[in-house]
Amino acid sequence: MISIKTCNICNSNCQGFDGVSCIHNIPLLSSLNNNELNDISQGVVTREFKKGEYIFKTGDKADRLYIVCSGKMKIYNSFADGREQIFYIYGSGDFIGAFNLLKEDEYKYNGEALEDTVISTLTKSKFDEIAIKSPTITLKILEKAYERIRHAEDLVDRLSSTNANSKVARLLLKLIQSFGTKEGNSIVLNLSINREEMGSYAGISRETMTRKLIYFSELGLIKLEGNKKIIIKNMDKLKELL
Amino acid sequence: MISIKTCNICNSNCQGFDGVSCIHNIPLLSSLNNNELNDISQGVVTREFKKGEYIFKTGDKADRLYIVCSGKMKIYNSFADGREQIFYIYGSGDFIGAFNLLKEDEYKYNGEALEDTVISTLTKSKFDEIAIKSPTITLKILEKAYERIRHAEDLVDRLSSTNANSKVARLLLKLIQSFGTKEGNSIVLNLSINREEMGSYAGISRETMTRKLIYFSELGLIKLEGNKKIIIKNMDKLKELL
DNA sequence: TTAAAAATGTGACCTGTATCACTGCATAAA
DNA sequence: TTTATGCAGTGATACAGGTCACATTTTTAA
Repeated sequence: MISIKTCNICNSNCQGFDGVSCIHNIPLLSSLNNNELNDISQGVVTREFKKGEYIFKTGDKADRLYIVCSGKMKIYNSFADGREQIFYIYGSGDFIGAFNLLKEDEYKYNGEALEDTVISTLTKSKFDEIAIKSPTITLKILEKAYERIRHAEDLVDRLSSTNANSKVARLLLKLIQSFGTKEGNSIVLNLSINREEMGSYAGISRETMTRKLIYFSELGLIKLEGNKKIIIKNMDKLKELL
Repeated sequence: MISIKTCNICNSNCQGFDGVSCIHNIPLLSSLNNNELNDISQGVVTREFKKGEYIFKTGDKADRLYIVCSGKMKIYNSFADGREQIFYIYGSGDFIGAFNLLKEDEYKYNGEALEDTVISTLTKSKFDEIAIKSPTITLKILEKAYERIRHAEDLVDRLSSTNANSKVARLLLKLIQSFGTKEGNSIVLNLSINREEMGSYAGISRETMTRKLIYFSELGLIKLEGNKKIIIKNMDKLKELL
């Protein structure tokens, strides 16, 4: 289901969606002047992707830049045997495809909505052209590139851990860092991924993830509330498992 | 053993080492004008690190930028149990520590010379100051950041492979891509790492690496010549193992 | 509200690879 | 040359976690 609407916040031709993704609200582009914004907005398309819908697939030509306006998506690799390896989970403000300025490339992994997600896409050639002339944007992209390197290295840390306990502990800490919220004394994780996906983000099977989470909650490190909520009870002991 | 000499190529105060690392020869800095080069050269120290010598360690303050002039080094993480995970192998022209422009940080992993290696270091604050004003340098850094993301993602691909065969095949292809040379019809790998390090770059043990390499050579995919040379006999079949 | 589908939990089993312990080889030092 | 030291090869063994099969619970759709 594709839904393209004219933005109802600004009065320019920004191709926003329900106001959420008006390009004047995209942090990456906030330093541009009106001329540049107008120029870019010609190539902007904003739409909602339903949970489970592909945003792009491995091998797709990377000629569009994706900016997450709301919701969450995962970037992952599919194996022949059906397994998958999640690389990144992106939320509001994150963008994909801006690091290869002026370089042709294709997406190496799949992008898929984890929940109903609004995404703006812009023509990469147009974006590149403007970005390369704007030191502010270049620096912002570099800043994000650095974050992404760190993120990928974190994933390597997780995958190279000796045992499943350590992988799960590392995953939880990563998720806390990215999506954790404070509720009173404790830290709460409201997950948008299921056990299978947690496993594939940590490099273990669904079953092992289930067992380890139960084990952690028996140890009093966490408390499981339903399938989509984890309350962290003992951060220090969790860190000891690394 | 520290050896600092004045560059014998250029006549400026560039702090080069045996001429090899004269900062006028560093690709990253090639777009700077003479004023900027002179400015940066104040903070340049070039020295040789002997094989096995640490260049930096986990936790070291990242207040210097490292540029490899000649030789090879590895970036790796040490585990409590003595195992290590290699992240990157860098050679001539590669640099470390330039991605976090104007941001304080510390090195997350160890850097160690794989062979006798000449390295120039420059004061990061001075470099940042100049780099951030030079769009050409910023773009060069971004380009390298993109490579590094790809590199880290490659490593994830390797580590997330199902079985050891696939890990070894991926490692070989990676090494070919980075360091492979053509000799006649076949592609040759002159390694600067031992079996243990190959294992730690692929996410398997030394023994498994040994066994798999022998297995591959029995299959006729490769030919082992001593411990530091591998000749690729059948690239296509190697790729099939992914 | 009910039916169907998807996600999770759980026991039993199996297997690939880590680990250990040792031998042989090659390179460097004495 | 001989001796020492580190690296590589190899067989035996153990076990963590993958895989399978099915029960149970939760979510979604009808």
